[in-house]
Amino acid sequence: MNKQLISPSYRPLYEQIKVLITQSLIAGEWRPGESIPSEFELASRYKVSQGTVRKAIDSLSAENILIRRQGKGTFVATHNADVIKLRFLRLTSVNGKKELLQNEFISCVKTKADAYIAKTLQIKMGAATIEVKRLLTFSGRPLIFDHIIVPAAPFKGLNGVKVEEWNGSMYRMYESQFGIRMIRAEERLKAVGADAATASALGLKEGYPLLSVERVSFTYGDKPMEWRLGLCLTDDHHYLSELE
Amino acid sequence: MNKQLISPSYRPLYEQIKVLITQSLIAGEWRPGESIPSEFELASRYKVSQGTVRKAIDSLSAENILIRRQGKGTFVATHNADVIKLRFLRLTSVNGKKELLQNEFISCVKTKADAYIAKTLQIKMGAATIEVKRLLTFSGRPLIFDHIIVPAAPFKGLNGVKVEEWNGSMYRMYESQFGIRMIRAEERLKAVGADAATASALGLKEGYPLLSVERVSFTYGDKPMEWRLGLCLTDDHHYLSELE
DNA sequence: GAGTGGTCTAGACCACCAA
DNA sequence: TGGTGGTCTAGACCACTCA
Repeated sequence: MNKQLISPSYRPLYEQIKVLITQSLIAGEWRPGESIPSEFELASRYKVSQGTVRKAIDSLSAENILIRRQGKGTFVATHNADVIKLRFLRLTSVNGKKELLQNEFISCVKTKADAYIAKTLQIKMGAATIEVKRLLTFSGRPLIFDHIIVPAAPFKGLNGVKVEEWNGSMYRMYESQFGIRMIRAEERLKAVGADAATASALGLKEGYPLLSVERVSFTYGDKPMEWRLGLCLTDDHHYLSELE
Repeated sequence: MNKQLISPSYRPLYEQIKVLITQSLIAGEWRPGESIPSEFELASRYKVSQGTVRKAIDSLSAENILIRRQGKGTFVATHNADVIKLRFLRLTSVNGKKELLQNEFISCVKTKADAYIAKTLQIKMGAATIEVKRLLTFSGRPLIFDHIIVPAAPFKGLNGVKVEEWNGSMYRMYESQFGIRMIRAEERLKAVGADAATASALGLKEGYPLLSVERVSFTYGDKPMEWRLGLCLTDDHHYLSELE
């Protein structure tokens, strides 16, 4: 039986199921950390075979949006459960030691999007944004100076949130306080010399080589929701990238 | 029917098929760029269903070891076919312009593995190695100073090869001249200040911030076969990393 | 033991490609 | 038109988890 609607562009059934599941995730029908219905339940809901649902879930699971656990169920991915490592943090100690990560909040102000931020976050130029600056400390040593910009609208009330309480993970906080889940990010790396402000924040001389990490994070539907520039001291740390 | 041999550790059939296919790749039964037999042919060869072969190929395809082309067949991945971009090169121009990449060969000498290289390449300390240094030029501007070390044994005769002829791609050359295919790599990134030799090669002042990219490349069976340190000028370029 | 995801099969049909 | 990979189904059985 062909369940395909007549349409000029062919789309596999399992991709359509994937979209339906994603929509339920956006709508908040299943919350982060919770389990979604079993494959057979979803199959009967969408009137397809279990194998087709399976393929849709496989794909979402490969994108780290869902997590499968044999014998238990399929769960909505969350930044909360990552006990040991922050999901998007690729910076690790050269000697592999475990480290205590701390967050020193510097400022949080309302601003307006300039041309670049507007384009990057797909908002209007001049739209309200919130800018956060903070210092990340690894085992007592300040290593990353972060500059974060998010659109103000979906993050109303961010000013009042105590970022410290979230153990340095903005994503955990976004998820819990605003229901916004980041599922993907792009990072662009360069080597730069420390500017005056960063140098003093990290206790370095101006011009000292730093790893500049520009990150754009995306929520469901590939919508950009956060811009971030991290300047990292990499004398005893490195950024790990796996190529396939 | 259960085709599983009685054994303490359970391994899915499709993983065993994957190993068999990989062994044929190592043995050179199918060469890079060539097509492998159809799913049904492999299924009958290994006495499993087409779906099981399919799952094994899916997995190899996800690892970029095989390439599927609907209507044509499944092909052995190669570094030769990547016309536009080098498979492991993540460095691109900030403005997105296409660039002409050139390779300036500096030196190629026989050396012996020190403790670190021995450990990294899983060879004995003091074992013969070959060290290559070269300069990579983007649109006429020297941007990367590469230091490459490979074990001498599998690369016998590398000294005589004219690296220039391979358009800057060592991997293309390894594949064609030595039958060694890199399928995966790990990169560790830092920001460093240019040392004297690198500064003069790239036309910079000493201490100028450079992106240090340390790469270990692996061939089949996760065997490390090349160590590489690239020092990159990233004023007009960035390294792209996608996080999921 | 009941329920979940994971594997494996067999067969039907579809989309794409080349001759 | 025939061959290839791609999708979809239905059903059987296995491995894991938890009560």
